Amino acid sequence: MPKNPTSSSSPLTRRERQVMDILHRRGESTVAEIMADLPDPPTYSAVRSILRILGEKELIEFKEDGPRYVYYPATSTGQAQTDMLEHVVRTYFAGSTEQAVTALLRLSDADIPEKELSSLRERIRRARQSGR
Amino acid sequence: MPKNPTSSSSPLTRRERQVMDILHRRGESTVAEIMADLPDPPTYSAVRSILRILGEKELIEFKEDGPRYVYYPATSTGQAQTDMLEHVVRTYFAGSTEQAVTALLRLSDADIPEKELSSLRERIRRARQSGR
DNA sequence: CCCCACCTGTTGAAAAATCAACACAGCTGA
DNA sequence: TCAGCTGTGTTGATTTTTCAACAGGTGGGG
Repeated sequence: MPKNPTSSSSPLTRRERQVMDILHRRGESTVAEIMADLPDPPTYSAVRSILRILGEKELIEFKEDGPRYVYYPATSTGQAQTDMLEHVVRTYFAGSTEQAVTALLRLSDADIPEKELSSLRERIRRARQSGR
Repeated sequence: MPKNPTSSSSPLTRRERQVMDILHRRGESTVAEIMADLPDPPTYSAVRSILRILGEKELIEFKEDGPRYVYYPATSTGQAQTDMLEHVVRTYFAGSTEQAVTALLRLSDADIPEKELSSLRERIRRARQSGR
């Protein structure tokens, strides 16, 4: 493998990121669907320009669905999830997975007993020490 | 409140996002530190241009530290964490917090007993139903 | 004291991203 | 059939972003 498409060496531009987000969220989309989901939607041609560039960067692929193209991310969803979570943990949670889990649980409004929570945190902490 | 600075109405450009990530990761930084952390670092002047724009968008603030400025995000860390997690869950996990938590735990290599895991998932699911 | 090193403020140029126009192909229904 | 709709391929203009140069201010060390 000559190069890593999801590497940080080539960060996405504003529009490129918006389109990738749409594709990840929807799984796959036609040009018209992407256009409809974009904020301040540009013309059909403009959207296709961005898709062409994303294709050249090998971040997306497409298949033919009857008369039109259907686009989807080139990387597996699982890989994208992992990459994104790692980035978020490192950037917003000082690398602490336990803090991220805690925030996520609070976000979900789930009512987790403090006892269970601390047990969880403890296990994460231990994993970090041994593994890594 | 006339407008929301972190709203999706004004998505960040490539460099702007890189700088914001650095500030969130470091908490606060001088221009020199930011420059050192940027990939393909541009000149000192260029970095300050970006900082000026981020300031105009009210996404960052700065304080004087002796002879120089120290920049930091205008929004609280907690708010930024929440915003980011919500975005990630919606975009990469189809809105499912439980899936996100599961992926995060797997990422941490923590060894959670299946029993405890399912109990966790159940509680999140229940919270989603009732609350929201 | 005065020079040097380091910082900020401002402006405009260079590069990149974003966008739209146009040309052409295939399909569909009157 | 063939006109119209919908799609893609390609190219070049416009806008935005990114960058660097220059001017000026301040503080510390010789």
